[in-house]
Amino acid sequence: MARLSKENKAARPARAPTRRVARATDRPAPRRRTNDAPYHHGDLHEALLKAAERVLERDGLAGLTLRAVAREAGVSHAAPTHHFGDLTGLLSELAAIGFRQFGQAMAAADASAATPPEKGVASAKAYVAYAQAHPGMYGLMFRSERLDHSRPSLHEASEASFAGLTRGVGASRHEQISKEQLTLDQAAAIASAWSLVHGFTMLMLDGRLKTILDRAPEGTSVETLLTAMLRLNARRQPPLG
Amino acid sequence: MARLSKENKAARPARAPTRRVARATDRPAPRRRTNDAPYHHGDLHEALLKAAERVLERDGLAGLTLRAVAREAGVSHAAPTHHFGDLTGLLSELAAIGFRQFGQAMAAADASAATPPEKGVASAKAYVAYAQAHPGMYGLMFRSERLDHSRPSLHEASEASFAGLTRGVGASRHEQISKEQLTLDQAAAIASAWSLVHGFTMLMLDGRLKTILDRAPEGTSVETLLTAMLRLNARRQPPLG
DNA sequence: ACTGATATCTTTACGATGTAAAGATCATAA
DNA sequence: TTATGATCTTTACATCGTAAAGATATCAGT
Repeated sequence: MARLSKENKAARPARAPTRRVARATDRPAPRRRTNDAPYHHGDLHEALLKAAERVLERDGLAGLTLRAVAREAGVSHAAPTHHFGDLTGLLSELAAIGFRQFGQAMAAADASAATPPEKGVASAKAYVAYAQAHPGMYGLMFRSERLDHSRPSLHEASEASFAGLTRGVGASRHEQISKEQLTLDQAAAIASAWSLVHGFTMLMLDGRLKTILDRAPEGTSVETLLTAMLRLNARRQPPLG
Repeated sequence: MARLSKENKAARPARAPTRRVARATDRPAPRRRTNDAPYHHGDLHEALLKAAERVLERDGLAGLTLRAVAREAGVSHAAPTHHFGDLTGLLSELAAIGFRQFGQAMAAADASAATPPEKGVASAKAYVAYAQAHPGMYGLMFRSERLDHSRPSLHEASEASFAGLTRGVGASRHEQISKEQLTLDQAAAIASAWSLVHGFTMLMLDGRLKTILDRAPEGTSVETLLTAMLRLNARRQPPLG
């Protein structure tokens, strides 16, 4: 947990030795002037989130620290505090962004297929594909122990992506699923679909599937295995739940 | 990540001010004298693992630090280094213990039922129950990013518990599953069973199932949901895979 | 336009962590 | 008995999150 080249001093421009001189010049001019947006220098709030996403993709979940994000954004290590409170705040906002991306990917997959059975398979594949393309983000969303799900933005984004799941399961069961109340069977179907894809994804990201793939027929990839698994489940009843 | 009462100074006897005086007296006498076992003062190796398990159960995965374990064992914070190399080493050895406990629980569940269908259900319930009873340990085994699966003890224990899974899946498919080579269908069945229970377990431990349970009929518990889910999957084909 | 209030950002500081390195101690073997 | 080497402790350092105080720039009110 400490092997990343001495605080990355090189990343910052090494402010001139005479501190506090002509600072307003090298700062990017304020961009927006609306009322609700943060004022002062541009909007650091957005800049920090963008920086955090870069750090997450580059260094993984372990490298996603408050100070690393501050360095990436070119501000002092304590700057994020004022915008997000603490690490939990920053991670939660970033995870909310992830859930929105994720929800869009799932919606696109759903729209790409015509009938319920294919919709389910397409959604499941898109689910795994998202995690494969953004392992750090998926880990943040589902593995991190420092998320505050009571934060409005995170709660809302997470609920929205969950709503997509229930809609998909409802479609493949050919029934309307109420947003408020579920039958035990519906709840079980949702839990089943979610558990299956989430479990597969986690095992994949943790490298646990290698144990299976190594023993499978020559050339079996994660995608092959997933397809076979979905086919196996589809043979019985609505796919993906 | 820093709110645990100032290094727990009270936990240690506060060595007398005159250092290095009469130390041999307050040390427990050496216990074992065999050749292979660590000599010197008793076996700290075992003591540290026991301490680590206590810390894990008491303070969770986040509280399981090298220094906390050393404090719990009553030794200096650097003592574990010599026995486990680094944090990864200690965590990996502890995870190996977890996998062995876990494997035993699964085996017991398998033995408790008579025919394949019930064996599968019993094993799945035991799987979730183990994680529920030892959330810290399950998190260490499947969520920690600091495990070295190439360590012999961990690799062996983890493979053994995986072998139990393949055996169970083989039994419910009424076929012998080779340890070396799997058909794609067999691999898919194993992945399906594992993904389902692992995914359910992770969602449960992360509190994500609440989203479902809140909308399920009054009084639906995790166990109820799990049972319904297994029943749903059993209705189709061999249960649990 | 000027000035005070306030939000934003930086500095400094502290306790925690993992890990390396050097010093102390003690059982074993020669 | 003594030297060797494994075991354990001390000390040190870079990193982390977070709190608090100082600096700075924007905005509001006159």
